[in-house]
Amino acid sequence: MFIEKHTNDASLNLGFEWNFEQLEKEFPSIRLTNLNDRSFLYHQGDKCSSLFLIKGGIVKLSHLTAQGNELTFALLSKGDIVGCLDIVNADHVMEENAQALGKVDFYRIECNDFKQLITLRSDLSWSVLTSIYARKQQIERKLIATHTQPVKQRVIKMLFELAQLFGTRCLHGYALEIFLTQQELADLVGASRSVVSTIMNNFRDQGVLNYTREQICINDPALISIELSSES
Amino acid sequence: MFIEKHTNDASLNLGFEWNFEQLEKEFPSIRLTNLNDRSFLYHQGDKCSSLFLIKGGIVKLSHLTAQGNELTFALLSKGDIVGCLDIVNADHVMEENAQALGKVDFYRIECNDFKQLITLRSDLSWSVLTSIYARKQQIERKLIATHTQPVKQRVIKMLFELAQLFGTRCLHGYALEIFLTQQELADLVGASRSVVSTIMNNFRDQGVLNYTREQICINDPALISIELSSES
DNA sequence: TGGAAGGTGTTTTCTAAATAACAGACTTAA
DNA sequence: TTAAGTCTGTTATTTAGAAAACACCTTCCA
Repeated sequence: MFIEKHTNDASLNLGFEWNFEQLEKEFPSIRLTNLNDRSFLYHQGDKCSSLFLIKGGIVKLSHLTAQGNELTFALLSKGDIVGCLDIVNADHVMEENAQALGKVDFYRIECNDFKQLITLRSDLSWSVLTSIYARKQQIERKLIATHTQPVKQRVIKMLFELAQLFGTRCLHGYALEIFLTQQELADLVGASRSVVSTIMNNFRDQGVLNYTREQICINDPALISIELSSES
Repeated sequence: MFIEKHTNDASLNLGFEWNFEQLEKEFPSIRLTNLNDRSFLYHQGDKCSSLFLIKGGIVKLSHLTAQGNELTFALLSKGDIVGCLDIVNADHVMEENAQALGKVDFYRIECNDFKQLITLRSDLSWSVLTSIYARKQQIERKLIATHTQPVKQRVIKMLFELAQLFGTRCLHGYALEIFLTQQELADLVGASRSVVSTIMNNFRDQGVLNYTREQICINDPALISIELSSES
């Protein structure tokens, strides 16, 4: 209930569930594949003409800058689409990395075929459209956040988002079912590792969260009170 | 030719042109409307269930932050879509302003009707999808830019983009056919007005551009040489 | 069993750019 | 024709956070 307050993203996508079984029947050419933790669906710089529909697991979408910093756009999950939507240019160069966090199942579809699929199944086209649109909105919010909020608040926000996506109830609140190094958390909020580290330690000292190198555990009521106080 | 080098956005959208005449015939319920300079299609905070298809002119999409700063996401033009894509929630609150820069012609369509349209005309659905996707990519690039490039370079980049969108050849290079105050330019690159002002003056001193309060005029070969030197 | 490699915690230094503040220029409309 | 409002140019001050640099602690292997 507390968490719901922060459920502002991807809301358009709610209510739609891909029917994977039906999809497999209707389009047997579409092959199900899977990858292990930290494997890449594709790398930045790769030429790629495929599109990937996530069936299960988490995919990190990130960009490596010339200066060697990584910037994470989004963590995608079931029903999301990544890859190439360009049917015009045959060797389209990817601008970002798509990496599995944990095990990931996905369908790989040639972009052309996907266009066919969309055209045939106009019911799908609308949900794909709204899903992409929701992601556009989410990145716009991220852009706003980096321009208006200090790192500390962005970290809080991100923790809520993560709790929502991967949280399971534990004694204190939510435990994140995902491995994230501090570096990855920093990439996710667009900040340097060292400041994120000290911020996390402050939070720990204040008792709003606890973590080991394997897991983060959030005491959400306490975190909310922090958020509210730092908003003013 | 020089300019083409910087044509990295909306490339997916190229090659598709809306056939507005046909659209009007097929869907007579869709009404053509127009607005004058600086009028709003909708305001941030408005409840809105319509979607707007731009027939001509330029629409600025921007967000006003709590601190009172404006941040511009994009300048949209012919064929672009703005507004609400949420058919689930009847009173969807807009997160941004959509404002006409100069005269704008557009079609206003109820979101539900648009869904129908997309479903009926599956050829359209693909181009709408790629157009939205291209915008997502563009904002991702913007996010990267704010994290990696100093204001000066972002200004250069923006000038090129503007030249591409609104430039007409003049004796020195490109003249922008658009009124933009320094504040608006600053909003576009996500920086404060004062630094943009001094940067623009530096450029003027170096002879790479000239401007009055009405118009900006870019000497593109000179600007490119600046860009290259500041990249290193 | 020891050392390499990867992750963490902390501090110190440094800088880009926000903020603030003001003066001049131009535009408008009373 | 003055006053008010808007835009521009510039400078001085302040600050968030990047960068760099370490020491420490795990884990994982040869």
